[in-house]
Amino acid sequence: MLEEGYAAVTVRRVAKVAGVSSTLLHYYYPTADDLLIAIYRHRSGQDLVQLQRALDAPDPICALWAYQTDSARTALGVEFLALANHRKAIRGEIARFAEYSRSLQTKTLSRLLDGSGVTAGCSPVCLSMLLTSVSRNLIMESGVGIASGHGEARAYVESALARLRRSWERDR
Amino acid sequence: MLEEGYAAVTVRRVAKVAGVSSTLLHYYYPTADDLLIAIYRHRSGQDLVQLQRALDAPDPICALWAYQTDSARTALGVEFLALANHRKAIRGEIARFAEYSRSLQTKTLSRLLDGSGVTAGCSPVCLSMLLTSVSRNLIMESGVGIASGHGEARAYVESALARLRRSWERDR
DNA sequence: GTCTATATAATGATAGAC
DNA sequence: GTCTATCATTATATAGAC
Repeated sequence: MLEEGYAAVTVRRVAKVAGVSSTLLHYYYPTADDLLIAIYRHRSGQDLVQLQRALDAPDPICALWAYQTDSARTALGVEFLALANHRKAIRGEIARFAEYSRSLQTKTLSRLLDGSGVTAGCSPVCLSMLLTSVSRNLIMESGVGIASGHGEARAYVESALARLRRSWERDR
Repeated sequence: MLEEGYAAVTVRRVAKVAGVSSTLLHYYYPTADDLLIAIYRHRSGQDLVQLQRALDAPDPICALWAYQTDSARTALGVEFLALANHRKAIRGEIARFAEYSRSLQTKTLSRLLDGSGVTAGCSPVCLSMLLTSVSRNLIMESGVGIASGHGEARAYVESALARLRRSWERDR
């Protein structure tokens, strides 16, 4: 999926990589959508573990940004988002996880920011949305060789997050 | 492409919609990639006209944001970006236009911001990159029914742009 | 459970008539 | 230029042997 896109992930090819016949996959996952949903559930379960670990880290803001800028994970996330955009059957699954992930991030950011005089300039859910936007676009564009503005955007986000972290540490 | 994704755009289906045989398309565009590149060039040419119009508007900042949040155009742009990510043959074409679009935006933003005491908090190319990121993620997520944080992010960006516009108008 | 064989449909691309 | 007919490949999915 990472190398050739979601459309290249077919029952036959997954079966071949797994070393089984395609009919066996159909036995466990009747349709191709069922297989893709199973793959997504497996991935998102792993992602959730890593996200929670980041949010529980001593420096959650920095850890969250590191989580979001992991290129393999984010590229896969974008791929599934594109898939969900055109496959109604798995849309709900992707939307549900994305909303849950955002709510987890929002909860932690709220705890960090609301408890003191720290202000991020925007609400916690807004901050989560903005960080996701920038990391996704960095990964999408990098994939095709677009680079202008990337260093600047990365530096801007990181300095804003550092400022946020400092004021949070000063306040507690 | 908008409704079913780039993978659903085949030579045969384009021919059917156009009311010609698929071999005629192969006559003009030998390979499927050639056809997709031609489609992209047609689209990006139109986009460029509209982008330039926005940058020449009385209020370029507001017009640029309107251009970027046009959902049909941005959704198509994301689709081509995903396509380019997995089709080496058309990658260069997409990257070239994206870089050019960003440079045009950067030039206009520089003119607005550098000429006076106005500071956006980040460099012009950074601002262009951030706006693109947010608008793309708004459109991608909306497509699958994700909405949390959208209202907040939109309001945040728009108030930041309004602040920028006011200080720019005050300075000139 | 796991396989081979197969039905059906769609793909990119080409040959060759006109 | 534009078409019909076709090749080779791949896709999802099912039937049925073991």
